[in-house]
Amino acid sequence: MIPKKQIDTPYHHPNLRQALLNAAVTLVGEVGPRAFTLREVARRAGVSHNAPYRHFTSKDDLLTTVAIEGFERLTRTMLANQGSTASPSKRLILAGCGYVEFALKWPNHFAIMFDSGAAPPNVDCTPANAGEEAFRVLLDSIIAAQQSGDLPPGDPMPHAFTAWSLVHGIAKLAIGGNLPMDHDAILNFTSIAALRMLTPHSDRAKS
Amino acid sequence: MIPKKQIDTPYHHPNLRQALLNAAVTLVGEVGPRAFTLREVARRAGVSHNAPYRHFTSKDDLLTTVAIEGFERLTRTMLANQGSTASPSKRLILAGCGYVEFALKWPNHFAIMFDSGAAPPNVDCTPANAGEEAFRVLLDSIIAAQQSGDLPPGDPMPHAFTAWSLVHGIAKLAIGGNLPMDHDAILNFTSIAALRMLTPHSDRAKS
DNA sequence: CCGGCAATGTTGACATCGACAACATCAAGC
DNA sequence: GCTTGATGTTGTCGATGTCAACATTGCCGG
Repeated sequence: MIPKKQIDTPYHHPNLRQALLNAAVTLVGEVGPRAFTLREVARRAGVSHNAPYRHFTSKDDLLTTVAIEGFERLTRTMLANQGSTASPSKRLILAGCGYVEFALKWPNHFAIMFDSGAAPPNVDCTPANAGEEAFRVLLDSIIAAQQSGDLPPGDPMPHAFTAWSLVHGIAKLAIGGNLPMDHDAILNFTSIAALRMLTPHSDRAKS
Repeated sequence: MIPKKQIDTPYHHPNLRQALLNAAVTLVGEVGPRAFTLREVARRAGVSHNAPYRHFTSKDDLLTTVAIEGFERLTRTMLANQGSTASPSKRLILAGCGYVEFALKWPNHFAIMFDSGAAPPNVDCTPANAGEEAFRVLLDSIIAAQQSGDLPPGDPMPHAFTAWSLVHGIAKLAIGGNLPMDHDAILNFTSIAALRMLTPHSDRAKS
């Protein structure tokens, strides 16, 4: 007699950690951070409710890892949105729009990344490091814009923080339904607002 | 024999609803939205774990009420920050700084208001209405700035959304520890960024 | 070839939580 | 003075996060 045990569910999962992460990302996207449940993740991965503890020290640990993956996706989205555009100021705007677009596309994931269901309070933790990578996309664009003369020279950090604050605020408010526009209008609004930020005290050509 | 029942805890609490609200606000401030517990609120109010259900339909209902109270406090903070300042542009900046100051002072309360532990998804729900009052402080300042010539005429809403996004982004990032400045520097940064936003395409006096 | 060992997965249990139901207590009005 | 509805309590249930104890497996040295 062939053993009754299901042949497709070996006792040791080939790559449980990754399967749990995938399930967690999907679940977060479906039900949001609040309804996110460690046991449901295990269920979806087809393992017992305690198996995740062999790969993550706690629920928060899993969520932190999910957040890190989110930052990587965010970085890729911004870079992809920039494409091969040459103009530094356009690149900055495109990065900002990519930021907002990512937030609108995966609002729950975005929430975990920032309104940290679980992020540690210290600044120099791992997810923050992953976030620095995304921040650097903005910062590099700003530096390039300064070198090209699109932005006045000087410390780029204030510009970067301003730009980040603006797109982050737009993203959060839009997700919360506080900006009464549709998806496209929000992206349009983002680029206009970012463009305004680019040309503050600089020379105005006409009028 | 005198009954053992404590004389200072009458069966019917004089104003349980308010007591629960106060306890909830305090608890949220102490432990944050995630660790917030309906039973702990009841404990602090000195009632059984089910008493809150006579005044709030659910945990989310209580949190929503807490959020509404937060919006009222936010509105008062912004107005108080404006004081009796006359200059419309200064009033706008002061309102924005008040917004950020409130967020920095009660980050957990702020989180419940926006990253709604509980807020309904629809836009026209009660906490959003309470939020409109706060939004109107910004909007009124912008309209006044337009009338005084500090801001170009036209639809004030885009200006209002931009200003809101900026201060909201600053607030959220600052709370998350993503802006490497102290409290005062953040407020300073806020007013500078808001001032930049005020003078976009308008006349530049020198250079 | 095999025997043990560390890694990985499972079952069981516990405290806590949100919510529901049934019961207790009180106040107000006929 | 009794009833009735509002308000507070106790009891309970299912679900959850986490710990402990146990089971299974792949691997490595003999």
